[in-house]
Amino acid sequence: MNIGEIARRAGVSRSTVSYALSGRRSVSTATRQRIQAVIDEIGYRPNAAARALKEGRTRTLGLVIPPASLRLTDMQLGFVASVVEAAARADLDVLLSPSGGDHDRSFERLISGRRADGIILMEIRLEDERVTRLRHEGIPFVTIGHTAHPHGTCWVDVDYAALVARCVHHLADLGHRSIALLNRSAELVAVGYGPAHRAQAGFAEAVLQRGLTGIELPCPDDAAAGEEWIEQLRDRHPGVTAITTINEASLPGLQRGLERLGIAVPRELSIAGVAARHWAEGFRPQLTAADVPTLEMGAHAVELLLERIAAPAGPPRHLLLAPPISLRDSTGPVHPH
Amino acid sequence: MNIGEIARRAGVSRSTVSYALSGRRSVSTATRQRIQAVIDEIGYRPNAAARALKEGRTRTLGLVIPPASLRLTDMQLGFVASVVEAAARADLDVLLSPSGGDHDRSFERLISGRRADGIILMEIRLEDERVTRLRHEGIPFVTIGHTAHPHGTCWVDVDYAALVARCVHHLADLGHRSIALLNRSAELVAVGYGPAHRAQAGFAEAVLQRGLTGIELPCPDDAAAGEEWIEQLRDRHPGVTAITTINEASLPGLQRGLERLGIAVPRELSIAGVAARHWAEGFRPQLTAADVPTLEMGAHAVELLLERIAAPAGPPRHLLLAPPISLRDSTGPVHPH
DNA sequence: ATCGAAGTTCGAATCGATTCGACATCCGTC
DNA sequence: GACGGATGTCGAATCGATTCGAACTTCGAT
Repeated sequence: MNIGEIARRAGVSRSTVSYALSGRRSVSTATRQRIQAVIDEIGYRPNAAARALKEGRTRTLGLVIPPASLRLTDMQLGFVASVVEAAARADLDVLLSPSGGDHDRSFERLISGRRADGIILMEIRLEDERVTRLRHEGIPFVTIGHTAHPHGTCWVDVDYAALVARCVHHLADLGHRSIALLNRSAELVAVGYGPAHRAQAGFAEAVLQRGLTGIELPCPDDAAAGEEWIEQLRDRHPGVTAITTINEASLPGLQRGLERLGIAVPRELSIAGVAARHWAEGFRPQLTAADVPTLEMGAHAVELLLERIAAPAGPPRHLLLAPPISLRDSTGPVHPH
Repeated sequence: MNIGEIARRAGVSRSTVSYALSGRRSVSTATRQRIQAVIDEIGYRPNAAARALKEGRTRTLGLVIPPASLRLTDMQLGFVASVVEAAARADLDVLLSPSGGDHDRSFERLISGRRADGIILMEIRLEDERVTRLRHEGIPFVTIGHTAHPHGTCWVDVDYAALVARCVHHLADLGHRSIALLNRSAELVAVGYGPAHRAQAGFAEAVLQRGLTGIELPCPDDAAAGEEWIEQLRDRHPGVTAITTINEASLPGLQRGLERLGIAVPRELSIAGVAARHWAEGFRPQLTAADVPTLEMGAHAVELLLERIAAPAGPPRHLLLAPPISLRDSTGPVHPH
């Protein structure tokens, strides 16, 4: 069903149908009603491709996700869901591109095929070729996470450095003098993954400020690794009385390990972390943590992107979120042995 | 950069550029190379909208996911990721539509705006208006999960009835006489969610066949609920010696509950379920379970859909997967008290 | 030398929408 | 009753690709 068919049945020209629908020129009430009746009867909707071709915009956002081979984390999933929902609220569709790097075919299609009006990138590295590429290409984009050179781009991110530092201060206030950071995996650190780096930095600085002993130990993003991690910590650094973590996926394993080793939380070991509320509340005892507002972040990313599409030349906006730490049951004063 | 610009720079007509790219007519080697050189230089790619308009196909698949308000399960996420990846392998893009029902605006756009060549539906109910709609609209589609009237449509599904039955038989073989089914939530059962219903059916039948006592208890899809569930089971049905489950999300809570109540697995209670390998192996002790092949299912769905797009009138194909049960450590012979 | 087939290229039509300029109609005003 | 300004409608151009028919070249066979 195309616009010509509607026009024919309503006995008007195609342009009149178009104007009746868009309201960009006045159409008499009688004509408009006749057209609407025909449309309702046969269920017409403008062809998206034709409209995109003429208007030069697709009413579609591109969302670049990590390839499926790397199991998506819970947080990444949250971003996808919230971006899609926020876009739907603005009557925009979302096109997914599972791309690791710059030369992925699907990424290329998205960019050079002009399939999206704007793009949201996830899993940003400190040096990210995709960012460079998009910038050069002149396509509006927003990143969830930010690179080492954040000023020229729009992004939304969690302030891992500040949050980890706050955790350290909180623990130090409770009297802990020797604290470990349960970081994301060593691979992620190696490839320059922002959150892992910034957690490291925030940790190091806070530990220095307070004159504490700080141990940073990376850990792969899964439960089994979390279980090993706590064993190793106990063996190699028995003096540690508190840990801070940004590694959600390791939490179930961490919990199992603690139970198996008979380490009481928070009596023998305090834990303060950064995690989605869902993870923090699922931990036993419930985790004192800064709640990462996953759903809001996706919505913010869409919001910034829409602004950027409307005004591509405007100054880039950033959002660095540092949600407050929710005190739950996993932190307490040091307990002498 | 459009095809006209390429043609101008290469000194040929637009049609020649098109033929050089598609290979649908022969183009002399000299000309082809000249065109290719220009394309490489300025990085041209055909405009997706223009191509879609002319060809009548978008090279895009639509994937309808549950709205973000309902937190997506791990398995659903797996489907999304695998569908996107399988589509990318076939050089197709995926458009996401977060739609609960038939009248969602985003669903409407997908259908009547002709934004996708074919559609994959997730979270199918026994009676699903979206299926009816798509069928009526004549758009190729495949469902992950199937309705109560499965013969006319293409789908991929896990044979929950058979798998739960197998679990029951396995447990019966080990001597268990009183078995509980830890089903998905009561709400899902109420809205006619297929897996929950079919698990129920398979359970009931197997229990009947073996002359066992069977108790079906639904449980919300989260950890906290799993913990409550096992408490209630112990209180109300103390004679149960084995459980079978299809509720992955409740597993962490189930485990905590078992530990807290001091119930030893498999000595006092055997567990056999249906779960992604990732969940089964994350359980302690590792779970005897039929491993749901999430990643393959997405790939199969794309495969069926591509077939359907190529031959819309062909007979609908179905895939009912019943992966073998992996024996791990959570099942054992009944142990007399 | 001529013919036909194969190879190569071009121009024009087409897909389905939006939008501009032009024209027709209607109304109130002087 | 002529004029100007809304108001309503239409035809044609346009977006960027693909594809059909036609024309032109080349070359081997007769």
